[in-house]
Amino acid sequence: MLERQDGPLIIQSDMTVLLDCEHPLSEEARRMLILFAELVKRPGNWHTYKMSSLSLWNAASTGMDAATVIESLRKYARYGLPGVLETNIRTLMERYGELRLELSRHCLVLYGDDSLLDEIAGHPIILECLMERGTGGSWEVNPEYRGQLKQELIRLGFPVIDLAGYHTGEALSVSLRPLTLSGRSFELRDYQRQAVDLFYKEGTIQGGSGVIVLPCGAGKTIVGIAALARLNSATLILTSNATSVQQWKEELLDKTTLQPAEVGEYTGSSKEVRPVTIATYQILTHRKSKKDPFRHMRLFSERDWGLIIYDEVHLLPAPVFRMTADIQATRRLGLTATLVREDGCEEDVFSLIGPKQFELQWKTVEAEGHIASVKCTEIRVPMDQGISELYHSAEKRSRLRLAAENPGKVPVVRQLLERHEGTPTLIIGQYLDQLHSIAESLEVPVITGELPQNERQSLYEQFKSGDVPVLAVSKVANFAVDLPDAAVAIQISGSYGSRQEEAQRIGRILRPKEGRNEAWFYTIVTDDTSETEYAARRQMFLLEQGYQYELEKHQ
DNA sequence: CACGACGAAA
DNA sequence: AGGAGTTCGTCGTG
Repeated sequence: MLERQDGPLIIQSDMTVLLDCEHPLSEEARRMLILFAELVKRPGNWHTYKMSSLSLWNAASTGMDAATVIESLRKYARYGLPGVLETNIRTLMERYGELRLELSRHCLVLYGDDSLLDEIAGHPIILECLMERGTGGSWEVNPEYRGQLKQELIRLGFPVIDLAGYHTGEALSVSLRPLTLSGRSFELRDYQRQAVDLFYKEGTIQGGSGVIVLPCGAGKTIVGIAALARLNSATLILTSNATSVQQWKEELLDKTTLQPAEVGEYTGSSKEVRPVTIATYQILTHRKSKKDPFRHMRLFSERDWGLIIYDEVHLLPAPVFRMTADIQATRRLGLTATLVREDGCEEDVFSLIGPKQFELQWKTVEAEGHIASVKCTEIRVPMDQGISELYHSAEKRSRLRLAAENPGKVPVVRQLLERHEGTPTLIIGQYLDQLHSIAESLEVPVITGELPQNERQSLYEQFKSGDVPVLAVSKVANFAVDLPDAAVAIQISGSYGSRQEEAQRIGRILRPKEGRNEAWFYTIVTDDTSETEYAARRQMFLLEQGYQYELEKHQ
């Protein structure tokens, strides 16, 4: 069974794959692996990837088949492939496509082998969505349950390809401007055009719903705008916060022929419903108290939308999924920098928004120079003498906080500031006490939630102009779209193991730089404490994207 | 009416 | 599990 002795991958029958990072072919193997597997652990130089049904189906949806997966694994395997695993991959991947939803004489019909239809109909919850059984492997579906059916089937392990099509929606004439309002020439980048092409091909039934994955700074908004301009229909754009609503609006007016009167903001302060309407997830899910109805969900039916754009689809809240299940005949475009959610609703994204249509690796965009090249370093510092005793006698819960707020981090930050003097730098932390004390000893201004908007704005300005070279920021930095770009980020603490947060924070320094296009990300953690474990989890997403963290130990 | 402050929600 | 932040709607004030 030993076919080859020198590959970087050890492939195990439980669908996990170990990648030897020391191996000369490890980078090549990693690039192949992430097309259909996810990074789950990274102890030292062995990274553990796992293939799941969802990661395999997402691969299948972008056109990959089981034979290709198996072939690529075999190519890099150290000890060959366990037979069970091959069968597993085949079985799972072949499921993608076994069930199809199609429109047949104005009826929604589920097609599949009769035996398979028998099997799924054994589940009462599925049976509820079905109507009349047809002949030759077909079963009529209650169109109201198009979403629920897909959602439940994927939970049972059966992905459905939805070819039932979409309604066109209210027509709206829009096109992209070759010259923006601000006078710059504007053209889609190749990958942006490619993404839109995959999302919507005129005259075909395929596409029209799905997710496009692009790194921060790679122009997700532009892809959304281009999709809108391609479809030429009324569009609802849902996004994560108020600043982002404004940004979408500015971009739409700047880069398309849409007039101000055609673009509406639906937020707390204004409730405009226009041919293109931009709303926050928050307003959709707002209610006075639990048990009250969601009063703003009717926005979904307020107009005949031909397209709904879900910006930052990894943040989409559960009630919006429920609503989305009911509008499966409307085209849906999800945009995100990561398919990873911290709440495990990836399956719902797949079944209700749609499968992944396009993904661009961060490293690829970096190689093309559209984002800065980031050097990541994890710095381990020992526990400060003063609090060491406190730490050891503390409850498990407060330990993490003590480790995170370790005063021993301060001199390290000071060193880093000296090393990068003259480069715009952000110090990012999770605890207000820690931020205030560190900012005080380094004589650096701090931005937290309690600082009024206008004062934030003025600090942003000074930071942008270079008058203030270093800024300490709290969680406000995670979503503040208007925070200027920096070249160095120093993370002194973060929230538990949030992979998303780490990605967001690195996103802060990704904008292309003059000259060598370099940026630096430092994360400072206290050695020999649980903080190192959380740090490891946080780094997972970026490791998956091909970033490497250098480890630096301080005594 | 425009605003700022406040509590609730997720 | 927990800390920080945002947003919405309401209510009071000028």
